[in-house]
Amino acid sequence: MRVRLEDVARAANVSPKTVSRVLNDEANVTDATRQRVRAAMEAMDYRPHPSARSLAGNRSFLVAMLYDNNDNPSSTYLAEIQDGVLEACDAHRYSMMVRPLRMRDGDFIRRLDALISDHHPDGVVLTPPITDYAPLLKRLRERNVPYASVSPLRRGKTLGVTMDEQRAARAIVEHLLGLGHRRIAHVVGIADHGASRWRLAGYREAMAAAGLSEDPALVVQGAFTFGSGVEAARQLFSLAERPTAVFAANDDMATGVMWAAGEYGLKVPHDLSVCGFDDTPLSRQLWPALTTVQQPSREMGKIAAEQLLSALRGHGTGRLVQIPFSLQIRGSTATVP
Amino acid sequence: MRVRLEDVARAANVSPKTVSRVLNDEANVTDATRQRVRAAMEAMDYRPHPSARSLAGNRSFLVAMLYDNNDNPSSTYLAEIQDGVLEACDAHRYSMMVRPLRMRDGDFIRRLDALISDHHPDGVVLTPPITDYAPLLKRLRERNVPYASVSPLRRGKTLGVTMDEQRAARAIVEHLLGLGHRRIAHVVGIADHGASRWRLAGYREAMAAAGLSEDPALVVQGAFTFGSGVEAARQLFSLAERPTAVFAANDDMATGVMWAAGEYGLKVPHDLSVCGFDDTPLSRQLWPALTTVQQPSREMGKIAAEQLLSALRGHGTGRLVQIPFSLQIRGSTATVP
DNA sequence: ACGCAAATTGACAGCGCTGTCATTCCTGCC
DNA sequence: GGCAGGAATGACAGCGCTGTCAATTTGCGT
Repeated sequence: MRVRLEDVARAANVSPKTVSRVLNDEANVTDATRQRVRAAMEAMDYRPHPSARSLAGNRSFLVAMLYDNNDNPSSTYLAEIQDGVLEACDAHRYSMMVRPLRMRDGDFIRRLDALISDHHPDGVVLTPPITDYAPLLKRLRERNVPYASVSPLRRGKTLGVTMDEQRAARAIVEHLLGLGHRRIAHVVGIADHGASRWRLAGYREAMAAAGLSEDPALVVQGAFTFGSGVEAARQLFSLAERPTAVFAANDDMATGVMWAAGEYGLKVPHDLSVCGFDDTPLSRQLWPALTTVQQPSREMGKIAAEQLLSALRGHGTGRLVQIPFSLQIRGSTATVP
Repeated sequence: MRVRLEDVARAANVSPKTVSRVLNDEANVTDATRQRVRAAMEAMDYRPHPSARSLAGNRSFLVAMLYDNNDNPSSTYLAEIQDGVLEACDAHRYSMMVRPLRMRDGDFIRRLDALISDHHPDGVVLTPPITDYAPLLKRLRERNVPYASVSPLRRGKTLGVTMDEQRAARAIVEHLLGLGHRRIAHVVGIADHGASRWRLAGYREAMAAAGLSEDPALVVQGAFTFGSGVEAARQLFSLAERPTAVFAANDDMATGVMWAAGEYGLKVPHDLSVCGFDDTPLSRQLWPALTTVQQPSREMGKIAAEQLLSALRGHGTGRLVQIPFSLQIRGSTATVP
């Protein structure tokens, strides 16, 4: 039969309430007692019953991860974040549930309400691009559900994690400038994603700092997909004056650019330098391997969840952590032809 | 305040137990009563408290989806299955949790035990490649946890869903044969995955049926990744007598083959026909678009979960559903040069 | 109309834990 | 040494639901 808290209490010769206190790391238990109880738990391999805890304590020990699988910034990215969030939840003995929620659907808020009413998550983790969807944030606040975000657009007092994407984008464009490139194109991501804005801003900043005025023909709209990268590149390669380097706002599009380069008989990096953003596994598998910005998605998911949890447990309050990026200079970029 | 079952009971003028019966679709409630209770639930927007149900009823309304994120058959694939499983769980008002579990790790079983003891899932959904890991299945049976599998290797009395991958592979190779190809190469997936075996078997079957004896040089090992496709293709293209068509065991590797074709100056499909398997989003974005086999992963996840749930609820017992495949003939295959 | 079995409904305890508040045990200090 | 005041511990009810079993109603044959 199942070992219950009461059994542990009897074994440790204390009241059930004291075992509960130890279980929940509450104050006012002497070290000696705490040790004794811990030992008993250990010895009996005690596992608290989550439903009982949740029913009695009016908390669910549940974190929900929300994502938009429609405007999907690549399933690899989400899968990595999910792994990170899960790792953090596990470590704190919370459980996690995932929740696709389509921002464009009319019943977004209704579904959110259903999630909250049905499962009572203690908190939620928001992933791009729904980190800044105002009606969502409003409802979460109204219903008093704490949240943490991965790469939120607005950096107010939100909890979560960010990377300085603009500075990273600037750095990678400066890398291209350093190789002598001047006609550097940029393939932009989906318009209203923060990622697209920051990366574009970083591109512009670097170009301006180098004293280059922006050529609108060199800034092409993409949609974060391989296919959109191919199309953007075809557009660029048809230009009278072709770029010598392309900075795509993510690796998938950069891969598309490299693909299109093949179609046009352009050798990368000899005739064309290409770089991306994200450092997806794909980027290392290409040949030549892609110069890109490493974005540690898994780590970011983990940190966001940790900030949320630390806010939930009242240990400190959680904050917006900024994590460093690193440039991955690989074979796809070289000096200007 | 929260609406409880008791409140509904009062509104419908019945006992709480009767409301409970309606909630759980139990027998022995007159239609009139059932209607009345349903109406009251609806009117009050009643949401049963999962923890209370679970505590009193000794079931968790929880399905765990297990996957191996180490030997990962592409995150897109898993993400789609996950979406399907989630959809089915939602429809039946079950909740779902995801659980990465590394088959190669020594503490696989320990982690599985922890999952079961900590969360008491009512059932689990197994995804490749851990659908046939014997110690796992053994432990699940020992601990009396029902499971359903997506594409299990062994088709005994397992619940779940499969596709006739061998026949699909055979069909796609026959498509190539029909185009006049005779030197058809195959890039194999990770050795012990069922998917690799079936697709290889289908390839062999088709070749044999066409009266072609196997040329070992045309069967190259890959690992389901883009990069492994590139390498396999390079190997094939260096052959004295090159293949005129390549069937890769999945789309990622097929994309790698197309990439390598570019390196070798081979135009697809004019100089080389390429086809894959899975019909990932990528396959439609390529140019030319990839001829492949449509594998409806999302649907498969959904069906597997439905079989599990129907077994759990005793409505029928659940079975191993075989779903049809369909060939997606697109631009990457053409008549032999 | 009456009796009986089957169908329907309800009363009540209790799932395993935590919140509240009462009780006991310390400490330090006059 | 005695006492105030805080720290540690415990008693007990109850979170919202379902299992068990008893009570009531219904349908049906005579």
